[in-house]
Amino acid sequence: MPQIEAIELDGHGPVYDQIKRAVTAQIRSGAWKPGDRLPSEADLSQSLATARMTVNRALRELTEDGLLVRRRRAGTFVAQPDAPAALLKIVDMAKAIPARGQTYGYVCETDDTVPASPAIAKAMRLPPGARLQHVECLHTADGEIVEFEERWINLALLPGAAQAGFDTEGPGGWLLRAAPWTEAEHTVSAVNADADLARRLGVEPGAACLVLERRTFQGQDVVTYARLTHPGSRHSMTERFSPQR
Amino acid sequence: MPQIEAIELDGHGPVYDQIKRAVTAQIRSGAWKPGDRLPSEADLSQSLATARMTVNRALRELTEDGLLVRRRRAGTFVAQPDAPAALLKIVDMAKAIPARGQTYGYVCETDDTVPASPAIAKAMRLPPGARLQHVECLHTADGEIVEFEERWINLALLPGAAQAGFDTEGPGGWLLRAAPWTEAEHTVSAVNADADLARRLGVEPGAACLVLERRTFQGQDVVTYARLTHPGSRHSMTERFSPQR
DNA sequence: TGCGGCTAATTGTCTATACAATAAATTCCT
DNA sequence: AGGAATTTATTGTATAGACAATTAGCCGCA
Repeated sequence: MPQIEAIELDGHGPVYDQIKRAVTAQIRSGAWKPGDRLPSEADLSQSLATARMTVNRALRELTEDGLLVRRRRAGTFVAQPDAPAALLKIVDMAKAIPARGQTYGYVCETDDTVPASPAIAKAMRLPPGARLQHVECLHTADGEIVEFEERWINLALLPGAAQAGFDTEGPGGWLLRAAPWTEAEHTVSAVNADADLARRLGVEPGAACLVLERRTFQGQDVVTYARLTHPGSRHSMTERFSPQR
Repeated sequence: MPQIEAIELDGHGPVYDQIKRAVTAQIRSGAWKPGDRLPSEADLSQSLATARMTVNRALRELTEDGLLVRRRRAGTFVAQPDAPAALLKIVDMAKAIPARGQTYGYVCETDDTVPASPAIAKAMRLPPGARLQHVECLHTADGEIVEFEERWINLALLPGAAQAGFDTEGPGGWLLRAAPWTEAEHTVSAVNADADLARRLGVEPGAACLVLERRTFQGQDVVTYARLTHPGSRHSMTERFSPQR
């Protein structure tokens, strides 16, 4: 049970917002980890010299955002970031496939430390030649290939990726543990499989494939870039959302 | 300036939640339209016999959800649902294309009242043969085709669609006015263009195309079903979001 | 008419307090 | 020991009151 030190406000803007920023910073920096318990509202309001309602609003909104989990009498905890949002149900195959009752399989084809090519460097906002861990792997459901994953991890931010060993587990799970709280950006497009891709995915050359590109950020820095390719006819992804914004 | 009548609470659950439901119901039902002004917090708290903080929380959360817009001194208004969420930037081409500085073009190819085919009926949760307005149209940017839209509108819910006339304006804009507040569900997939689709989109047969299917709901009922097809190489869509949930 | 300043309506935030709901922890009883 | 009852820490909601911030609308003046 980790001891959580007091946080400090920065004096900018509304107090509830300062509290939100301070708590978020602790979580994003990794000082507070998933499962850690926060001080109670009473403790926080005393140590920050604010009303409990103000602390309550801050923690309530962070809970809305999914950053915290709260249980009456038990307390407030840093959330486990294990339920990827909306579109991304598709992204972590290691979880999505068993969830549909299929058996999940994983094959690692490449796991190397490489210098960034110009194209990847640009996508990751890095200078060409920056050190990256490059992983290529396949995800299968009941033996059928459902996703080809190409991934580049920024070793400057996550040096551990070079020794992680992605031969039995995909990068998705490891990243979730190593850098749990991030932002992501997605791009979806369709391409015809070229000879190489067709061979890897086990489809006819020219077959339509769905490509999902994902960049994961910590602040302004790109932590990892992934290109996830799906045989078109075999996969689709669904998202449902409430009111417009 | 429409006069807004008092709303009523239902006594179930927290008061702020009752207020949220009551306001949402007014908006979803169309009784309060985009741009309408709500009573002030002071008025509402008096007429509902609750504290202003409670009303404030309800309206603040609905504003978070994008249902309302608030301006100091001016008041609280039903939001204009004109900024489609995340993924859907791609959906309303009539807005997305000018926003990128390109000139937008529209061609209507079909606008008929038809009975629902079995496949469409299933997708729209309707009995086969139900009356639908069926529209097929093209969206262009700087003269190039960027989207082929096939749309079916449930005439039982929106009888006006039969007389709307989609020859100069796409169904997107009309629907936004006719049924502004809804929920939507999206599915993305990739297909190879068949001969017919290739001809319509002006691409080679077999070219990979991105297909976005969209079902729009009012409660449990499907208001409209759309299949939006994009020439793969020419289009992609991007979404960025903050912390996981 | 147009501009500048004033007024006041409205939302935004903060506080202090109170009580309800929940469920973990403890005590008590057998 | 184990189960039931009780205690209590913690969050959840509601309230009344206060002041700050914003700005639409009005008034006066040139």
